[in-house]
Amino acid sequence: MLEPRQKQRRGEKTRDKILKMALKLFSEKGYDKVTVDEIVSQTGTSKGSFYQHFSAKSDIFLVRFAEVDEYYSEVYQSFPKEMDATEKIMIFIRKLMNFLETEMGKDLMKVIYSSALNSREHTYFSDSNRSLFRIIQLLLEDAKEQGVITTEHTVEEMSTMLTQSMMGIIYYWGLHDTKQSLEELAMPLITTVMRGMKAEKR
Amino acid sequence: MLEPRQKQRRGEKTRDKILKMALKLFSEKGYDKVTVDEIVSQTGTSKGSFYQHFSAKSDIFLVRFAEVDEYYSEVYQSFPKEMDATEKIMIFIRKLMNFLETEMGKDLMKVIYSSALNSREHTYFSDSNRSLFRIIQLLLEDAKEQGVITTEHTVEEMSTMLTQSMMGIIYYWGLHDTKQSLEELAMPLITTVMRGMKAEKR
DNA sequence: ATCGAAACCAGACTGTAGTCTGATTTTATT
DNA sequence: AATAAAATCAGACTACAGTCTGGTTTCGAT
Repeated sequence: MLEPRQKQRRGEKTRDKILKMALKLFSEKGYDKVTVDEIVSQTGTSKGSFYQHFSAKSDIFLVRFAEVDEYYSEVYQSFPKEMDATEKIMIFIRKLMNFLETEMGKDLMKVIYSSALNSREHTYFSDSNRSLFRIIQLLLEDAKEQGVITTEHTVEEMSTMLTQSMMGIIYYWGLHDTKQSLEELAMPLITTVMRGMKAEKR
Repeated sequence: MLEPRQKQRRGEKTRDKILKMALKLFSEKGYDKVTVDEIVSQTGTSKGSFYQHFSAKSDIFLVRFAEVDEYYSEVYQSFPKEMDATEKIMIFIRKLMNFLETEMGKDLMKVIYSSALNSREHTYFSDSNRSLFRIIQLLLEDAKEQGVITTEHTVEEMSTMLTQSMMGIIYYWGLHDTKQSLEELAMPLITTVMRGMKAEKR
């Protein structure tokens, strides 16, 4: 029997052990060089436990990816109210790209992007995108009010465009072994899209 | 012994049988409901044959995807020389999107996009993208000569942007169960990017 | 026609993610 | 405290992509 105060449920503890070990092994050997069997044997647990707490091997990354959400709102809230809305958007995306590259890493992003296409289970990525989508919408509403972008498209449409752009940038980055940082890879397209949204009807 | 004239190598025949059956089964039951075992048993061949001719299950789709390349140049060559370059680009992308949706299908595109992230073997997709990249470059050179786009970015950069955009659009489409066609999904972003490239420095 | 090399093929085997069953532990209810 | 329900866990088992070994057929050169 564990001490009652401060005690963690048995399950939580196991989940934690598995999660930590998995991330450690992934970072040491790379995602697909690590097997679930290895993870559970290293933690002295079992497959049963693993799949009790995670619905797939890639789920581990999904959990880690959850931090991105917090980061979104953190950055969002850090903007002074009166700041130029276009600039907010640019900075927001810039920081996001930077965060994804340095905190998440390419390996993780590839797994997420790949498994999102395969499983119906992985709603997390979609959810996360939804919340990204929402923040971008807020920023765009702002921009619209400030009158810095054209009203030719709806906010929803523009938000879709930016989401598509970001996905494309990240996907492209995942595909290529370039020395360019994700942020560098992103800026040309993002500025171009923003400019395109700003320009008047021709 | 087969008739000498018109005869097909034994291997070619087997490859063909496998390919046709695989595509048939994929379209009937969906890619991941079909196993390689099923394909080979239905064709009276074997795993050995399958992997003699294809390096992975997803290779089947890669073969099919090869048609896209032909389509690229076909469309490209169909443009009258004097046509407005921007318009050429728009039409090119439009047709491409349409082709991918109707001739390739979402299931196929998802498999391709997903496996491109996983395997080092699948150079085909990258090659194909390279050739797409090249055509877009040609179109952009054209546009630059005609003076309809800004020279702020290099052709290579702009080509990267368009590639990223298209990838993002397709990826987004693969992720969502929308009733919108791929072409509809693509147009807002593509026009915006093109406009952004056209606009003068602010 | 012969022979060696290369292409082709069969099917047993391997690796690994994910499932299933049933036991054990924890928690909530009375 | 007794007990029912739920959560947790172990590990054997399944499913399936991909590998390997070795045999067979075809082809090109002599």
